[in-house]
Amino acid sequence: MIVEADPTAHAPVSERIYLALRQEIMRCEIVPGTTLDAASIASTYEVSKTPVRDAMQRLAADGLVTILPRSGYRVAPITFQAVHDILDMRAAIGPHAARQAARYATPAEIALLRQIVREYAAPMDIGTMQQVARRFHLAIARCSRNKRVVALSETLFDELERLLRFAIDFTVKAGEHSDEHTALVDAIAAGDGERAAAIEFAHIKHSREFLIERLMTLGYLSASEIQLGGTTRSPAE
Amino acid sequence: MIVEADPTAHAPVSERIYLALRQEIMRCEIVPGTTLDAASIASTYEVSKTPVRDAMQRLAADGLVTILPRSGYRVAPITFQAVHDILDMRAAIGPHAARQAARYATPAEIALLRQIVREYAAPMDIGTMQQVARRFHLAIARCSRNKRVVALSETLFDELERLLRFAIDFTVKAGEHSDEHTALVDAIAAGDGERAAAIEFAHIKHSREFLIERLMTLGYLSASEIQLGGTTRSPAE
DNA sequence: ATTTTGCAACTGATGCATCACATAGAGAAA
DNA sequence: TTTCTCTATGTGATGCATCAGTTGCAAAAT
Repeated sequence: MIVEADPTAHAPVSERIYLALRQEIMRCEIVPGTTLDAASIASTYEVSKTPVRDAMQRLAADGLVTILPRSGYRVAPITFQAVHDILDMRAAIGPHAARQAARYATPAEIALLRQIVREYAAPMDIGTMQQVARRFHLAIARCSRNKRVVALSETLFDELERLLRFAIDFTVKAGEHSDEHTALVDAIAAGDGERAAAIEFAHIKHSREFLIERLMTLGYLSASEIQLGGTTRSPAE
Repeated sequence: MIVEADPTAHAPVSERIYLALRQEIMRCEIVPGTTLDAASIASTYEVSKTPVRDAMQRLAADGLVTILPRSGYRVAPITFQAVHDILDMRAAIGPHAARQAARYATPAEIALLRQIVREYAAPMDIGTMQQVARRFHLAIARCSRNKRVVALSETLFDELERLLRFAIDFTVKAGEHSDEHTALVDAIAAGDGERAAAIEFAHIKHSREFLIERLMTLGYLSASEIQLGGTTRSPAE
């Protein structure tokens, strides 16, 4: 029997479609609010509609697309409500993760955190800084010993990255958050959960205000409930 | 083919299957750790395997079933890790929701909360008390003005209810938490977010300790990572 | 006569069913 | 114990029915 060494043998096709679509949506290569065509996606990736359907179910569970029954799949538009919800959810999860990390973190994990913090010293663009920040906060989440917190943090960071890509061109120079992060790791290392939670809360509050202000100055957010990338906004092509 | 006047005609079949399976899993009518047979489920509900697959994808996204590729669907076993994660997640979300509720709650919403608290006065079994508590905390979550918090709280309550059904026979007499709830509503009404968050945190901590102790005394949880309803435990038939 | 409104038919896509295949896991045999 | 086979089950492909959105025509009102 001929068994070829297929690297994708253990990965279902639906997984491939899911990851591909997820990446496209995350990077805003698909304009928020666009209605997707399952058949064309299937033909593009040279698969049938079935794995596309599975991928859509998963994307809908992630909140990245909304399924309109018998009508179509629509990538989630960026609304003021969504921005508020994501940042507010981070404000709930982040401090709690920091607090738990102060309880459970091992010396090895603390060392990892310090190593990530040191990476902030090097100059970098905001894109890689976002990646470093992601790794930093996810490392803290892992210290919380709660898999759900880790998973939720991952999706929140993904969606936050999507917001940033949509709203901000990556030429903005990176701010200096290294001090905040050092203080946070110190609090975790000292086992001071309340201080760690407070620092994380303030950190998220700062980034929240930064992002909101940035969005408003760019004109993407006006008074209250302006919908971004929805039907009221045509693709800027 | 005879097409009868189906009242659920406008609801997708996969939705029906999803809700049915979800309810069965929640009520522990399906023993945790059981491997599901998609074909038999399809024949039971007189549908094909396709909507069953969609339902499985959604249930997997909810964390209620784990998909073993090319092998089977397994309803999530109840592990110590799962219990910890759910209760810890509640400890993260609940106080935050209470804090935000103190900021945003309208007089009408506070009146609703007080009405729900009054329902605690009547004697009730632990099952209906759980339902009242669910409505109470979800009402607070809705005051937070964060749809994600509401959705997450719903799933957490669902899974918590599943744990309770699994571990506790419902003859346990209801505790008296009415005073705690009254104090919580008062704090929200007064706009004291920190006090509301502290009360909610303590409340969740109490219920967490109660549930953990209950599980351990019943022998479901031993030292640390005993898996409930998994492969190590055969269905009690 | 023109415009507007309402209905009906058409088109296109989604969702479900059926079929085909590959794989994992169990069981038997060596 | 190891390996091979067989069965059962998930996974992907395809065809078809159903439904939503649209367009065009007709009729009525101005």
